[in-house]
Amino acid sequence: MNYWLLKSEPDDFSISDLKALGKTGEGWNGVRNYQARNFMRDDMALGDLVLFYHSSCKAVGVVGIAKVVKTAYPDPTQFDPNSHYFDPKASHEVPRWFQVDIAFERALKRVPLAAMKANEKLAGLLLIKASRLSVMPVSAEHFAEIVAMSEAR
DNA sequence: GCCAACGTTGGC
DNA sequence: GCCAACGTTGGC
Repeated sequence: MNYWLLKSEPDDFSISDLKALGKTGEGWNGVRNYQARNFMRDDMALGDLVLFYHSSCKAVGVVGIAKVVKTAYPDPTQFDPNSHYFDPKASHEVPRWFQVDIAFERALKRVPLAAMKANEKLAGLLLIKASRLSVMPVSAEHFAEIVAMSEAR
């Protein structure tokens, strides 16, 4: 079992939106960063747990837990000329971008970014170290610590 | 809305 | 293959 953190702008797609989709979940399309893609394509497995993070908003932080319900497959938006995520260099034969499906697992009391930054047990967390990455692995220890922080709030 | 950080692109 | 220019992310 691996643990992950995914960022989403709540104005665009929030934890409530994910909850509303139920067990089917959502295809995590639109990732256009190679490091993030590689994590999804090569390392994400069925049942992996995901910290759901709200970025670029007033209340940034971890707000829930999701689960990987489908492993990597080509992101269809790369083939759609009308999509914001269209990539003319991608083809069906050689897709460039991949996505997984995730589904709502449970909500958490929000753990703010500032609290995570202040927690020395979370030193080395990629969210802090590699702040521009939108899909990243989280160690089991860090995952448990963030959930504990939520429950202590 | 500003700006720092940093990934990507393209000329050479 | 280097690196400057550029575009994007994302916190504040």
